[in-house]
Amino acid sequence: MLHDRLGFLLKHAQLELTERTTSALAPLGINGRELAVLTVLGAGEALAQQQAAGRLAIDRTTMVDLIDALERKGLVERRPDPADRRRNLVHLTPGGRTVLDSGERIYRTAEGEFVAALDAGEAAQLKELLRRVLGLD
Amino acid sequence: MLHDRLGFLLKHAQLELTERTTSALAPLGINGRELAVLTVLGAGEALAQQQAAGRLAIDRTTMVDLIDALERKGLVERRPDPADRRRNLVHLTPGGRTVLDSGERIYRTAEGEFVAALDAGEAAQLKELLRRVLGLD
DNA sequence: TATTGTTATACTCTATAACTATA
DNA sequence: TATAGTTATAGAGTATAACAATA
Repeated sequence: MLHDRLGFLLKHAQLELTERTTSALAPLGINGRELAVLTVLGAGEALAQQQAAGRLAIDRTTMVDLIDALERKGLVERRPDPADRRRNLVHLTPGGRTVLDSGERIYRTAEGEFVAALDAGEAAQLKELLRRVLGLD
Repeated sequence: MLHDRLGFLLKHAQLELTERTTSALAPLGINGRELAVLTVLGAGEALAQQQAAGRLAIDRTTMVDLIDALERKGLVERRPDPADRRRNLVHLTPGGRTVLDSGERIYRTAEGEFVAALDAGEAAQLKELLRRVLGLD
C-alpha cells in the first residue's frame, strides 16, 4: 500500500507544513522561503548572494528573484562589496529585522502545531512510519 | 539556524530520497511516481483514472499524462468501463505486473538505504530533529 | 445537469547557458 | 581566465477552465 511509503508521506508532510507556514506568515507579507533567506542574512555578517544561496542549497539564479522580491518589500538592501565590486552584500533593513523576528516566532508556532497535528487524523500514519522506519520503537 | 527547521529538513530529505529511488528504478524505465501509480492499479480491481488519482492525491489532469506514459511503455492499458462508458478502467499488462513486482523490491531497498544513510554524515541532523520534534526520545 | 477524460493554459520551483562587469 | 550577478529559457509538477462524450 501507499501509506507505508516514505516518499508519499514525506511529500504530503511537506505539503501540509508548507500550507500551514504559508498562511501563518501571510500577514507579514512573506512566505517560508523568504523567511529562510532573511534567517541566513540575519544570522551574522551580511552575505553575498551566492553565500546565502549556498547555505540554503538554492541555485544562485533562483536567489536573484528571491532577493528582488525582498528588496521590493523593503526588507533587504543590496550594497556593492567595497572589497570586491562584483559582489552584492545583502543587508537586512530595520524593517527586515522586525519581520525576521516575528516571522521566526510565527514559524516555530506553525511548526509546533504541525507536529501536534501528527498525533491526530490521517497524519498519524506519518508518525507511525517514521517511528518504525527510524527504528525508534 | 536552518538545520533545526523542519521545513528545510523535510524538503532535503525528500530530494535525497527521490534521487535515490529515481536512479534505482531507472533500469526498469520508470520513476517513483510511475511506480506509485502501478502500485495503486495493481492493488486490486482495475481503477478508473480518477479513482487512481484520488488515492495518490494527484489531480485528474496530471493523471492523464501519467497513464499516457505508462501506456506508451506497455505497462498499462485503458479499457472503457462497460458499465459506464465515460470511464477508462486502467489495467496492468503482464509486463506492468512484472515491473511493479521488481519495482517494489527496488523501492524498498532504496528506502532502506536512505534511512541507513540518515545515521551518517550531514543527514544525521534530520534524524536528530525528527527524534526531538516528534518526541520519540 | 453532472461527471470522466481530455486539452490548453498558466504558475511555481528548479536548472542550464550565455551575457556583463569585475577580478 | 575565472567569478558574481543577471537574463533568458526550458523542464518538471501542479492547478484551473473549458470542451466532448456519456450518464
